[in-house]
Amino acid sequence: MARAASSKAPTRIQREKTSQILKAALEVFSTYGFRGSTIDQIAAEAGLSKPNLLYYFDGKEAIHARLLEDLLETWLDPLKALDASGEPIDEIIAYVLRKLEMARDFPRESRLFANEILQGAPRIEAQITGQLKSLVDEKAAILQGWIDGGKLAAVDPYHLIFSIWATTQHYSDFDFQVGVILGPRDTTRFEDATAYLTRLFTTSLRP
Amino acid sequence: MARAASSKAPTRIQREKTSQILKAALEVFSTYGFRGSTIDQIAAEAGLSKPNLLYYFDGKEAIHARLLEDLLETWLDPLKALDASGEPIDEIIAYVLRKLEMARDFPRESRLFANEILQGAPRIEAQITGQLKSLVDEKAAILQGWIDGGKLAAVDPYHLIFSIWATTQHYSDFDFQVGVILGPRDTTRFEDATAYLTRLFTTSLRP
DNA sequence: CAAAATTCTGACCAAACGGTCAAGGACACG
DNA sequence: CGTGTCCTTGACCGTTTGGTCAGAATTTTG
Repeated sequence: MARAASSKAPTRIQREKTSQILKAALEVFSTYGFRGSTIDQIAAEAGLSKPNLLYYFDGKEAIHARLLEDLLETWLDPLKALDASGEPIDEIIAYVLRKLEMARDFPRESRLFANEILQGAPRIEAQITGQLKSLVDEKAAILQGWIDGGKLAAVDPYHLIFSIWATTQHYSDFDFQVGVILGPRDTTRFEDATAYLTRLFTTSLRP
Repeated sequence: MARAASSKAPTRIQREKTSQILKAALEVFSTYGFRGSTIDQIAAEAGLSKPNLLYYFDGKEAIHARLLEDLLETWLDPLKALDASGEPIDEIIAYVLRKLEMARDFPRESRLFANEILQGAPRIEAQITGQLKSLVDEKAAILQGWIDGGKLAAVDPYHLIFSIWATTQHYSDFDFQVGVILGPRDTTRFEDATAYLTRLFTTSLRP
């Protein structure tokens, strides 16, 4: 175990350095993937020597695991906010916009996630089958309730959720491709996406 | 240069072995990404020794480059088939369905692509900025023509294309997540996706 | 301010990796 | 069926990578 990870309260230096390391690791892992990243790279990015970094974390896997752990909360929040007592289509559009904001403001987090899922989620499987699945099932039931009440078009709730994830995360995960294809138009990427996706889901979800 | 890559016509063994290697490499690269894959892994998957594999290809990069080259054609075909003289919404839906079929039938190819773009397309940049961008610009102009002619709702053509890519490729790129969340329902994944996406785009694109 | 605890570093190690090479074995063809 | 070409392999090499360790430097604390 990393020597600094004792049961005692963390010191000032421990707090500062672990946060520096996690920030650097997010940058590196999200860009190069787990196997494509090296401890030296992360240490350099964090402005530390490799042994110094390993004083705070048990190893490469431990840093990565910690990042994914911290990330999941942030990641699930927008969906958690979907409220059964709200106006169905407004609630869904609000969810789409929250996800789109996350794609804009936390692209590294999105890519870290994408990298992991793409390769079969070898280091995050438990969290997918656990928390994520439960939450999705819960919210899909709300959507189904709205459909049954005639307040929402009869679409498959799961595929609706997939399409929201896919269309919003596309702007962070495939950032490079989007940038190349939009070219000079790219200055209004997120405004245009907001307008397009709002229309896409509004029109198709009206009962 | 790989000794086998002479200017002469390839022998029977050369044809067989290179195809074996490419098949194995696609499997490995699409699962673990470029840096996450090793030559030994690919050689084992292909049933060859490492030096034997390197007799046919100049190295890891060369195999990967060859795969991406071969892939691009397949990848662009569905969009190429979008026909300016067809019925707008029918043409678009047909494109969506072709892309969905590709997600079902060539998930490895899709993931190979996704892995590459996700990490900033370090080994495929030229092809994105070249062929892909040209084709998209060309087809976006067709979509814009349809919009100007009042045959299609006034949506941003580029973002429409992004949403088609995102929603269809989601089923191959995020296969693991989709499988976990659908659970036992997963037996009808592609039928359900077909119905959902057909509705999504049909309703939102009507003028 | 001195002892104790914490933080940091250079030197080092074993394993994994991409790649080479000389030489032996298999194959095609006259 | 022999000879020249093509194919295959075990042994090997330099580099990169994840990780360790003893001890030096620094910070905290009584």
